[in-house]
Amino acid sequence: MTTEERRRPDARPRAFEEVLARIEERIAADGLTVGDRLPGERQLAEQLGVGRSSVREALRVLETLGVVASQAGRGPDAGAVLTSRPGSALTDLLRLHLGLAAVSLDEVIDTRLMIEQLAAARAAASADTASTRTATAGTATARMAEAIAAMDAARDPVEFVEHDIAFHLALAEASGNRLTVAVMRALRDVLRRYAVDAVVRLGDTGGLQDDHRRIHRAIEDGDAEAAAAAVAAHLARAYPDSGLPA
Amino acid sequence: MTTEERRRPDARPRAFEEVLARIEERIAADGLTVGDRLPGERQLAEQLGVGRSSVREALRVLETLGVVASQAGRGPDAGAVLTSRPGSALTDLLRLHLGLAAVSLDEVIDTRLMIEQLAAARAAASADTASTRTATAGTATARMAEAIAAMDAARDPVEFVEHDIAFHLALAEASGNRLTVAVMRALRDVLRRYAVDAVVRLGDTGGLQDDHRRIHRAIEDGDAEAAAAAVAAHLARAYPDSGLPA
DNA sequence: AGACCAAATATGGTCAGACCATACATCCTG
DNA sequence: CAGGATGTATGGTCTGACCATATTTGGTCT
Repeated sequence: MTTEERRRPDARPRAFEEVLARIEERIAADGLTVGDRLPGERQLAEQLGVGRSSVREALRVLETLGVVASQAGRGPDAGAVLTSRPGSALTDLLRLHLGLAAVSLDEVIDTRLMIEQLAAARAAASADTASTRTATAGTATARMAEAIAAMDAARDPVEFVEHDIAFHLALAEASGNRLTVAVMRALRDVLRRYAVDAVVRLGDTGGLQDDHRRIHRAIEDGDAEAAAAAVAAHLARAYPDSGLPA
Repeated sequence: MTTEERRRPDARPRAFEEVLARIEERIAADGLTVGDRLPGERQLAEQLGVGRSSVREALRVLETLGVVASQAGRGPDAGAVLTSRPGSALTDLLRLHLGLAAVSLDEVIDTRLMIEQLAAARAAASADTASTRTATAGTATARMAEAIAAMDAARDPVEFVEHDIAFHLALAEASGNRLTVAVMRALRDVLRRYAVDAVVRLGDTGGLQDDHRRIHRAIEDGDAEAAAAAVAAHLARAYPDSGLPA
């Protein structure tokens, strides 16, 4: 089990890794934040004493991680700008490792279950304590209701799944945790294709909609246990072949 | 809220993105898996009709996502080899977005709570159903006990936290879900520094160890509710200033 | 035959320079 | 003052060269 760390155990750092470290230092030291610009590639290369290609590799890494976005041209929006889009990185990560069979579909679905169960339970609990909450939960349940209506009106599985994703994303957002929402979004992005298959296989979306209404009602009623149970039942119905517990 | 997707909305794909897509296609089409090698950079460049620098940027992205590892030299282990190490990607992702204040420490701790609570509850439930389980749960509780003993013997906060991480990782592994474990590992990697601070601030590790023993016992007793509650109490003690619910 | 050492070679790592594409900035003209 | 032509900063890409590393190959000595 411990065959890890076989590659590049020590080895002196590559130029682009040094660049990466320096940029991260600079972000922390200068208190840079979303919207701020990094120096141009040529300027960075000169400042750090490396070739421009090494700078570009470092920027590519940061772009992959959703931390910078590059834009050619001139003006205030050009160059490498700090952003914060962890979503696509998470999605790419999941999709690729799924493709390598290093993560199974069951595990993805299972992780989704964990997050969604707890998010539903929390949403129910916070509905209980009235509107002291930041209203996040309130608008979330409203969006869930909208999504249910949209699913009723959907004319094909693809459209249905789009609104289904919106429903479950709203559920995750009730947690008020951006990190959890980002993970949830990545999970759903990767599952989109399989969700469409599942809807086609089921043929009828009535059962799924019953589940959705049950989840929504449990949250509004402030019944955490029922909400969690409804989520579990829903996923078991949508993915009957996965090795979900219970 | 919808200022997203402002950058590169259409634009023709960059060369390295094309390379990325082709490599991913090839992985799927040829059924490549962990351990297989990709063609050399020069060869890929020629095959795909792009410059070597574009190939290198694509490989850098894949390396960032933990999908390939490159090694210079000659022989079966040289070149770009497919791997599956989502861990460092998740850690880098979290650390950088935390640095940009796009994710808060509270959210990281809160996500950890969600995962760990459910993992503990499941571990307890599977302990109940005897040894029909794949023994994952069994060895996990054993490793938890070892970690508790090691924490008792720890001589400084850094050492204590190392074993604390081992304890909580073992807990996550009881879920049998590699994806969850990878996320948990990233969360703990990022939290390491703050965990040491927390231990120093508390001064005494007795309370934390009481919590650990309570969690361990609840799992062995098969009491899912008690296990989840013990996890929540433990995190509330370790991070009293975070906005954890309850 | 075997052991050891030296050269060849394949592979990634890095740099320099050139040129293209893009999009704003600037300036000139009517 | 409006509008178009030109300038320029910025990322995107390619080529070619050279370095660093590690295995393979082959020769030489014992």
